Amino acid sequence: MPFEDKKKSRVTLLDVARRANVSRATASLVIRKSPLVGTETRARVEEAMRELGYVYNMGAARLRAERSHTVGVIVPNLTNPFFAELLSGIEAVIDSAGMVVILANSGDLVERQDMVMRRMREHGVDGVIVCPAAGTEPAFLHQITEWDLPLVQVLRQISEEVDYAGSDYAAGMRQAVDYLASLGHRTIAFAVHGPIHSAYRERVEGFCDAMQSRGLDPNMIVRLPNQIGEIADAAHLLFSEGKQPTAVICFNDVIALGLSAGLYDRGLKVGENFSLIGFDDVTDAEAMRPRLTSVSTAPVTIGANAARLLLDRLTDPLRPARRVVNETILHIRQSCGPIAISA
Amino acid sequence: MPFEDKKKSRVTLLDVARRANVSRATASLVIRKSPLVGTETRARVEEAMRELGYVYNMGAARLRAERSHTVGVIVPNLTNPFFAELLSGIEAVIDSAGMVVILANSGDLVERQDMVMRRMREHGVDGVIVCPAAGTEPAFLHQITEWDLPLVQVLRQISEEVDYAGSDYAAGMRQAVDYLASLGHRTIAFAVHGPIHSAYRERVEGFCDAMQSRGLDPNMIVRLPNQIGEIADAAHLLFSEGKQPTAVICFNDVIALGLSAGLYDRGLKVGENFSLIGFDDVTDAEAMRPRLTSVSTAPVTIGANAARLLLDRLTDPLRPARRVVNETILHIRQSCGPIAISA
DNA sequence: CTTCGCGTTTAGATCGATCTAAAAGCTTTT
DNA sequence: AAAAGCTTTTAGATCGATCTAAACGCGAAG
Repeated sequence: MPFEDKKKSRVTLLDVARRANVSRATASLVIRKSPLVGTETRARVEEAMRELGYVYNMGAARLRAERSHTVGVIVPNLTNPFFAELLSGIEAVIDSAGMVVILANSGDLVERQDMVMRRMREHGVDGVIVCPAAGTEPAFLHQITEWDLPLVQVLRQISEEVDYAGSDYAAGMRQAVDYLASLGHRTIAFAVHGPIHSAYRERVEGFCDAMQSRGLDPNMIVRLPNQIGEIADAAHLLFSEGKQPTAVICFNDVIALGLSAGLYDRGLKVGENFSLIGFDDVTDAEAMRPRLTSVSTAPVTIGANAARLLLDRLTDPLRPARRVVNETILHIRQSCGPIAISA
Repeated sequence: MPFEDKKKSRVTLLDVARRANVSRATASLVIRKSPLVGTETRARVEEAMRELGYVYNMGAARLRAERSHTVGVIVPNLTNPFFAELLSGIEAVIDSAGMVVILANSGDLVERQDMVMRRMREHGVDGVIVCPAAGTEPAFLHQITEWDLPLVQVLRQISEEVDYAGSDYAAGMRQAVDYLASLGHRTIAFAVHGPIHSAYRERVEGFCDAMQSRGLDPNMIVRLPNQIGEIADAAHLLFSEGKQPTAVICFNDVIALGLSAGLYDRGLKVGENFSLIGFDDVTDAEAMRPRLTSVSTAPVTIGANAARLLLDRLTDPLRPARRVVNETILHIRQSCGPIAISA
């Protein structure tokens, strides 16, 4: 560390300029790596910056240049590992573009979502990636674009006119149904929970379509508690009203984990006399016993896609809205088996 | 939405002032809720703000006022649900203080940590909460405080002279060892993985101390792979070199989940003829079968504590460093049992 | 009538960068 | 030698708020 003036206030571009015997303007060109400035001068300025321990003041720059190098990210729930992975994918891409992520949690509540969106505007983010809270109106998103704030919706699609990154949930459901059908299952339940939003509806519709196109009854949709600890004890709901499913597809891996436990408690052997398919394929799937067969939606990839969509839109705000929907992959492990002959 | 000038550039405080027939200065006092301004005037200004759809420009304010209402958070790994919960606790407290979180991922690499810390400084954060990457030198943290940047270390303690929020890992280990000992276990392994840092050392030392103070051999420390999928297949390492532990304490719940599967694969019945204790007590613990007994470190609480420490320091930068160490709780479920008589 | 005090309002400088348009150097033409 | 054409550098205005110190209006005190 070379000698610095600690007691004095922060060192500014003007200080650097003086030390290097150039003007403020020239120094500014150097930091921004403009090709205009001469090689020798550039070296002198960079040397001065190092000597003085200069740090760029983004805030001042943003005021003039109208770019904050900042991206807002709004998610409905941070504690869910799925969103954590999503966030990780977003952060990686945004970071490598030299920008930073401003994070906010909407708690899946539209009022809080309004709040944090206002805050993001005040902080002057260059754009926003939002997983819209359940119940979000298209008007909310249109409002944002009318503010000229670049926007990407992720995971949940509210408006056709706004960029979207997600996964092909319906196709994923079809993969799950097809796989179970190929094993001989004909009575298949669908276990759901959580708030109702587009991703929810896509999965439900995907399930129903896939079942119907095979002539199977799509009406065994069972709603389970949201709390992970309560799911296991609700496993009996699968068999209420005299239904006898031989397999269940889960809305996500959290449910699959809970039901796996609940079915075990009831003496059923998952993968032998009962089949279970998860959705999302989070890291735990591999560590469960039996290993969970799950439809992989690759949250990190979705996050990265969303971030790239936003970066593209930043460079061209007028480009028409795009959808980036990545393919799901059925990851077959051990939690499904052929239908038991006896049943 | 009242009539706005969409095509024109953003509406500024001066516009508001003009509309309300006051000066820029008065309008400024109104937004900042100063008691100086008259009731009637305040109402008129607020009305004008509403009519024009004014949004506060934090960037401009920060430049003058030297406060950005922004807090940097640096974590080593976002995909780990433990850090996601930690982040959630931080975000909630920071948000309710009217500030926002700027997020960065160090990937547990000191070079990247340097990078992102620089970026945070450039963005003018008011303070930083950092879970230091493995191998972080105390000098790194001291450097930050010399920059007059309020700082809190979370989960991992590098320097005594900097605020710290964490959990009493050593006490947690003692709880685990005591519990197993009370069930009659005498040969207890400790399964670890991951990078070496203060939290790692605290747990190892806590384990060794607790074992020794009961006259038990503390040398059965077994290192497992970092990848969750590989942990199960490494369960045999517990029994290498002819050792015959009857119980294992895990460094975290990720290992516990993996080992639970691996032990199952080897035909051992966890909770009956083998005992398993996790550490952290993440949400999955409840959903495992058998339900995982785990030492709860309450990541959300730690995060909230860290955020509060930072807010306190923001208001009083000279206050001496504090440590907020929250108590662990042994959450007893089903994965431990009395030592098998036959053994 | 002037002075003082008090609550309210304001003009003008300021924060630290960027941007524009023009100037200063330098070489090459005419 | 002057003009033209480069490349490189610069002065000064500017972004939108905050801060300081002074002014203003008005009733009470001297």
